[in-house]
Amino acid sequence: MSPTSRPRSRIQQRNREVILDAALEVFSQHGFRGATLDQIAEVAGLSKPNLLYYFPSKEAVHKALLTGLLDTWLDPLRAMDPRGEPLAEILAYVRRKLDLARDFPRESRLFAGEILQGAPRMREAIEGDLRDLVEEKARILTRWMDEGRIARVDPVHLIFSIWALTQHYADFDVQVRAVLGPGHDPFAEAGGFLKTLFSRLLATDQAG
Amino acid sequence: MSPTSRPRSRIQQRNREVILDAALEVFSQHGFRGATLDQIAEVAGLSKPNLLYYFPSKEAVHKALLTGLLDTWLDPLRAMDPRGEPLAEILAYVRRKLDLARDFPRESRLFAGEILQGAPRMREAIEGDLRDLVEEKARILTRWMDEGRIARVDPVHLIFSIWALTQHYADFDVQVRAVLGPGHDPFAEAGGFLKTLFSRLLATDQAG
DNA sequence: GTCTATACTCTGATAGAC
DNA sequence: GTCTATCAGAGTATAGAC
Repeated sequence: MSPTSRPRSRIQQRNREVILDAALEVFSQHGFRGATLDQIAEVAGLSKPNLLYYFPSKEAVHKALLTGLLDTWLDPLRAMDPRGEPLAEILAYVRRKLDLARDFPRESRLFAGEILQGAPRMREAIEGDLRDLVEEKARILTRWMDEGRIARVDPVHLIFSIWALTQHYADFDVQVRAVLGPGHDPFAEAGGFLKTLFSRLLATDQAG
Repeated sequence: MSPTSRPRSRIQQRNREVILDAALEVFSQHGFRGATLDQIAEVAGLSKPNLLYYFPSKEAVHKALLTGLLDTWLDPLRAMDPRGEPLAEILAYVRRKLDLARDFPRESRLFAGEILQGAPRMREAIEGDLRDLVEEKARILTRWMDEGRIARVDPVHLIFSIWALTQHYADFDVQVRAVLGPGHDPFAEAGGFLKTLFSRLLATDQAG
């Protein structure tokens, strides 16, 4: 039974997980080309040939890592409920996205690095699933604006702004911490700041 | 006369520029470790040994590229005038930063990649110049808030939000374009969106 | 399933002719 | 100043023993 076909033994399952975790560590820090199998094998505590027993190539490890990541990454947006109270739904989405960035910074950086490099290994996913989901949720946001339940603003750029602001704290972590200095909890402060920002942006009792 | 000491001949000056431009292209797309001298030399239209005649090592090329980049990158913030009208000054800063992202996307991505990877070659600069400048400008923002000329919000996170939102359009360009689809001008739309966002965030006639 | 040994390619850098 | 030739080391991947 080849290791890439199911079912897998406990030890195979376990080793695949160990390898993927190590690969996440290395790929997120150096990008695809900058990462080496030597490094991944060392972090995983395996020999390089043994690593290549579980995955046929470097490319395959990277692909396995990305597969499913986009899904996880979009879950918070998927969960935005058209039947909920608009502002509360949006703030809850921001909260979930920020929690994701805080709890899975390596995943966030892997994703960011991939996009930064032109998304050579994610193109179709981005132009397919991602685009479709944004379109669907943008329609919901537009309806809420039409109904006067939140202030009017470009719905797609609203979603972009949520992505940009939440991921900034994971992806630019070292810069954020360097500027804030010690004794700060960036994600806690971000939570309060972003709640204020989106509340004011979307409040219906705008002066202008 | 060594090529790394001044003065340089016209041809030396010219070749250094060609190399640095090629290096920007390659480093911004693959990161430091993922970039190769072969690639840089090819883009520059030079042989690899010739490239290494102008710069002693790969590291030196990268360093030359980063040196000065941070300065350029911080210029828009530096130009925020404490004697100006607060909201106009902040919106003008957002505008300048967005223009920079639009006109120098490769520089933006080079910078982003470096931070993403833990800023191994920019640590001191970030903890020094960058931090000092942010502190200085945060004091100005705080004073404006104390005087009731803009709404109160964490000034450092306000600066973070400007960085995050403007750079998002350069760094995640492929994602932005994939989601928007053809027939859009991301930076033009971002200009309007961000003006609205920061105007509402900082308006003094808040309801709450 | 895991290891040692190794094939073969790429990469950063140098030597030396012109 | 620029080139060809080349080196040592690192890189991906495979063969084959155990």
